[in-house]
Amino acid sequence: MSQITLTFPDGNTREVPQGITPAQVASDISTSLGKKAISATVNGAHFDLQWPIEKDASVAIHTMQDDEQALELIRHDLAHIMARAVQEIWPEVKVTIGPVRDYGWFYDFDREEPFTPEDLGRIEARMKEIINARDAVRTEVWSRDQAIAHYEKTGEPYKVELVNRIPEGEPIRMYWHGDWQDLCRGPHLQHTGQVPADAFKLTHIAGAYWLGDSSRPMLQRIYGIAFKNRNDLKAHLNMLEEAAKRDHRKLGREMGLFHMQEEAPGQVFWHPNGWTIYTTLQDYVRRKQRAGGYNEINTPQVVDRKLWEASGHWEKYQHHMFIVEVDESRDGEHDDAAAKSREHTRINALKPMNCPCHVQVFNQGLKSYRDLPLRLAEFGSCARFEPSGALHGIMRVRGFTQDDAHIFCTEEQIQEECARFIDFLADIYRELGFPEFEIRFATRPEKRVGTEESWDYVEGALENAIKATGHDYVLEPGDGAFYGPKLDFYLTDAIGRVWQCGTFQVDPNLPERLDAGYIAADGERHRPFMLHRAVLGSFERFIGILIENHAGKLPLWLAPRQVVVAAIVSDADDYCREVVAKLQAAGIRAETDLRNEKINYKVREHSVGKVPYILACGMKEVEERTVSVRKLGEKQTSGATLDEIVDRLRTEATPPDQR
RNA sequence: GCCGCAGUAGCUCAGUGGUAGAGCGCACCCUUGGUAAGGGUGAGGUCGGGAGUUCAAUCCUCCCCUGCGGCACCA
Repeated sequence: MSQITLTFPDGNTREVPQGITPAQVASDISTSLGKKAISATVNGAHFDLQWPIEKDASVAIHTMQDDEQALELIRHDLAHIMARAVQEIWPEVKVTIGPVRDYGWFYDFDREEPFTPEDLGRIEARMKEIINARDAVRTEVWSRDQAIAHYEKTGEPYKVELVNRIPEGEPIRMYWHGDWQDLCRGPHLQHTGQVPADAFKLTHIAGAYWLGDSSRPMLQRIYGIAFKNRNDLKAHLNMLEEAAKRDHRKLGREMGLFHMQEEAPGQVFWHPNGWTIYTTLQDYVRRKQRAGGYNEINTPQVVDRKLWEASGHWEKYQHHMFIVEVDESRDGEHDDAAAKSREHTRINALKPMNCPCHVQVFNQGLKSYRDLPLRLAEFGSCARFEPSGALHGIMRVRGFTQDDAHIFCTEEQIQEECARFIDFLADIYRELGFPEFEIRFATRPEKRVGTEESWDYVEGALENAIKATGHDYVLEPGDGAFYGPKLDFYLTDAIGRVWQCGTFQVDPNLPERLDAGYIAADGERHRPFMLHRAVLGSFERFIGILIENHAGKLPLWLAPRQVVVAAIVSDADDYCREVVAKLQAAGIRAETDLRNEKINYKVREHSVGKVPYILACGMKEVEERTVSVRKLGEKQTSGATLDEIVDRLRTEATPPDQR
C-alpha cells in the first residue's frame, strides 16, 4: 500500500498509509485526541472519522471544542435520530430528507395521519432513549443499484428518488444508527451518545412540498433546534421569546397603530398613531427625494386592461391583479344586472406596479435628450392579489404604497444614476438607523431578452457603479429579471435579521413595449432606458421593520406620541395644559394625562405604550415651573425647567435630515 | 394556493349537548396619590359565517371566511 502525506494546521506533516481514516490519525497523535475527536476537515471538506483519506491532504481533527463542526454534527445526527424515533413509533412512515438549518434541523416525513403537538413530546422521549443507548454509527459506500434495490425492498420511494438524483461519481453513503439505516452524505458522530440529550427541542410541525416543488406531494416537516449544552438552548429559547415581544402585530395593537379585519384581508386600517409614523416617514422621504433630483408625480389606481396588455402585465401578472369590471351603460343609474351587456363592460385592473403609468407621464409631450435623466417619483398605492398564505401582518399585504421612482435615461447615464442611487439609499438607511446593508447583484438569467453586448454593457455599468461607491456586493448569477440585471439591498436589523428593501433594476423592455422615446442630439428618436428603484420598498412593510427593529421604542422624531405630561395631583392640571401648549407650539406631539389615577399607574401605562418621554408635574413643579422628566426605558428621573425641556425635545425630535 | 392548528367581551384566555366565565381595559363613584397597576360598583358577547345532526348546538359533522406556523409564491 502506498504512503500519503498529511499536513496539519501547525505545519507538521506525517507519512501515513493510503486509506487511513481520520479516527486512526487522531489516535496516532494521542490517545486522548483519539477519544475526543468528532470529525475532521480534509482538504477543506468536513470529513467523517470513518472515511478513508486517499491522497495527500491537509487535515485538521475536530473535537467538541470546535463549535461550527460540533453543532453541525449534533444537529445532523439529531435529524437522523428523530427520523429513527419516528419510524420506531410509526413504522409505516416514509422518510425523506433532513438537513441542518438555522439553529437546528428539520426532517420531512410522508405519513397519512397528521403529527400533533403531543406527538412531539413522544418523539422527543424516544430520541432521548436512542441517545442514551449510545448506538454506534457505521457507514458504508454502496453502489447505486444496491441502494435502489434496498430502498425498493424496504418501501422507501423517496429514498429511491434521492439515490437516482445523486450525480454520477459521487459516493452513495449509507449510515446506520444501531439497526436503523438512512441514506446520508454525512459526516456523522461516532455513536448516538455523543449528542447532548438535554440541549435540543422539537419546535413545530408544518407542511412542506417534496423537493420544494408545489406540484409534488405535501409532506410533514418537523423542526427542531439543538445546541451543545442546556444553557445555550435556554438562551436561544429566551431570544425567541424576545423576538416574539417585538412582533409588529402585537406592538401595533398595543401602541394603537393600526388594525386589520377580515373584510379587507391584507390591507391596513391605519389609526391616528400609526398614520403619524407613516406620514412622518413619508414627509422625510419626500424631502430626501426632492433634494435627490426627483420629480414627484401621482398616477391613477384603476387602469384599463389595454395598458396592462401593452405593458405585458396582463399576460404575465394577471393572477396577481385585482380585476375591476364596470358596466358603463349603467351611467350612474341602478340597473338590473341582466342589463349588463358585454360590449358595455369595461375591464380595469388596480395597478400592481407604477411603472406603466410612469411611462405614460414620460410619453406626454416630446422629450429631448436634454430632459434626461428624468427621475419620476411616486408614493404609488398598489394592489396585488397576494396568495392567502403569503399574507403576514403589515409586512406582506395586498394593498401597499411604494416609495417608487423610475429614472428615464440613456445607456451611458446608467452607471452614474446607479452610483447616485446607492449613495442616496445608503444615506437614508443610515439616517433611519440601519448603517449595515448588503448589495446583491443579480445578473443575466438563462431566459432573457436583449443582445449579449447590451447585457455586457449594462452589467458592467452596475458593477462599476457599486465599485465607485465603495461598497462590497454579493454576486447572484442568473437571478436578474428577463429584461435586465438588478441590485437588491438587504438591511440588517437590531437582532440580526436581514430584510430586502431597496432595489435597482435596469429595464430596456418596458420603454420598448410602451413606445417611449426621446429626441437625441442627432435629431433621431431613441429609446430611453428605464431604471426601476425603491429604497424602503413599501411603507407598510418598512414600518413593520422599524417597529420590530426598535421593539416599538421608535426614535423620538418617528414616535407617534412623543410626550405625555402627567399630573401628579389635580391641582397641577392647569400647569400641565400650559406645558403641553408650549411643547405643541414647538412642534412636538404632546398630550396631557389628567386622569384621576396615581402617577404610578400613568407611568406604567405610558411606558407600556412606548411613549418616549413622560413629564410628571406635581405641586413642586408648579411652584418651580419645572418638569420631572422620565425617559422611556430609564428608571431614573431628572428635573428640567420648562425652557430646557422644550429646547431639548425640539432638538431630539428633529428629523435626521434637518439636523 | 398547499399542509396543519386556531377563531368565545376591546385585549389575553377559561368553559359546557340545556343560549357563558375570569383578568386586564372601559364607564361611574370614592380616593389627590411623587415615577411600572389604590379601592368599589357597573356596562359589555346571535361564542367567525352558513348548512346539517338533535327535543335542544357556542360545544358534534360538513362547507366557507379570516388568522397563526411552515411550504410554495414575491414577473
